[in-house]
Amino acid sequence: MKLQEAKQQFISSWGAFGTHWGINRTMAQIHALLLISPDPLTQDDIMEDLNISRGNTNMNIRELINWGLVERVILPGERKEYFTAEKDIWKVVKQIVKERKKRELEPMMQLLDKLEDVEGDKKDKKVKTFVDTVSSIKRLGLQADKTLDVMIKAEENWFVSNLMKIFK
Amino acid sequence: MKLQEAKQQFISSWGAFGTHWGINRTMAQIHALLLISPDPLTQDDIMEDLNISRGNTNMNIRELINWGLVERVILPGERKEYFTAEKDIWKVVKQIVKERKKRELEPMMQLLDKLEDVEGDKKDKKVKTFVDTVSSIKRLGLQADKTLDVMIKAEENWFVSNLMKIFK
DNA sequence: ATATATTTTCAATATTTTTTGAAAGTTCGA
DNA sequence: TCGAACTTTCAAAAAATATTGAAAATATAT
Repeated sequence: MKLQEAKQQFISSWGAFGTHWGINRTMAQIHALLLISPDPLTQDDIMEDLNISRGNTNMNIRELINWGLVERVILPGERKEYFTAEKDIWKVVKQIVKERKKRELEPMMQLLDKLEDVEGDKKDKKVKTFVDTVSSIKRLGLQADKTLDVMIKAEENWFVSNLMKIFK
Repeated sequence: MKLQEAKQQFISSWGAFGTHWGINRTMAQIHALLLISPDPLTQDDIMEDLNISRGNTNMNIRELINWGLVERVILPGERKEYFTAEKDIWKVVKQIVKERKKRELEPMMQLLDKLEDVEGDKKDKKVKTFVDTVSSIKRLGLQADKTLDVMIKAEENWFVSNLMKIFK
């Protein structure tokens, strides 16, 4: 397979992949493009390569920057802004985990706290099932939270060598 | 907070949560409703409770069954079908992980295998960056795959007590 | 067998999400 | 300070996704 074709496939399937994870197609595609670009790219480069509008490009680059996955680069003597993606995939994964934890897991845990002390007779089957469900989700959520914290701090090597040994 | 209100909040935020994970709102809501229902429910119960159409209810229950999260229950002497969700959250999580691994991770790995041996001069910076990116994603993917396999087999207790100790 | 209850399908519709592109805003060199 | 280069915004349009509801299919009781 030629590089050009491989590149297309990579970008397109990374985009499709993203949509299964609540990330929009374009954002994932821009990320993919930057991941495989040896040098920083401008908005115009990205627009042209992915065939998308200026506005769309701009918004999604901005969003990638918010996620901490892309950085603005100023090249000396150049007027345009350049963009580059973190290439270390382990760092990328950790960054995504960190953001999603903050954006999704933590608010969910706060809600569960409130829901756990619903009024009503604990002998009422409906109340009991509700509280049990909420509590067990909370319990698992807390574990996940702690596990992810450790993961976020870990080095890839640590993850690979130690965790893999433990996991038989 | 009264049960009724807590229930609404739980269902609605479980639905919103789902949309961040590529699951449609209704499917997640039906799942939430069944999770907190002590007894199995019929399609009509679900339609009424969530205020959604018959067709929508039917399709999403079907999808939940495909995901292995909901089961059809036949109550003796009853004409209608009843539905119930697995209540053990750890089992639920494992089931979701198992399905997503099969549906998303595995096809992605297959693609990366193909893309990794792109033609071209490895000294070409573009080719090199592409191959390096693909390879490192593949490497991490393989680790994730193995880790998830172990997790799928694990008991919650095992997960909690052992993993937590290791993770300091 | 027939009538009735129940489930399933799917074209049409509604809703949500994404994308566009032109105008407004900003930056920077001369 | 001006004007060109570049970036950002956002209302409108397009595209993607979800939902409805009525008709068709299926199952069950009599």
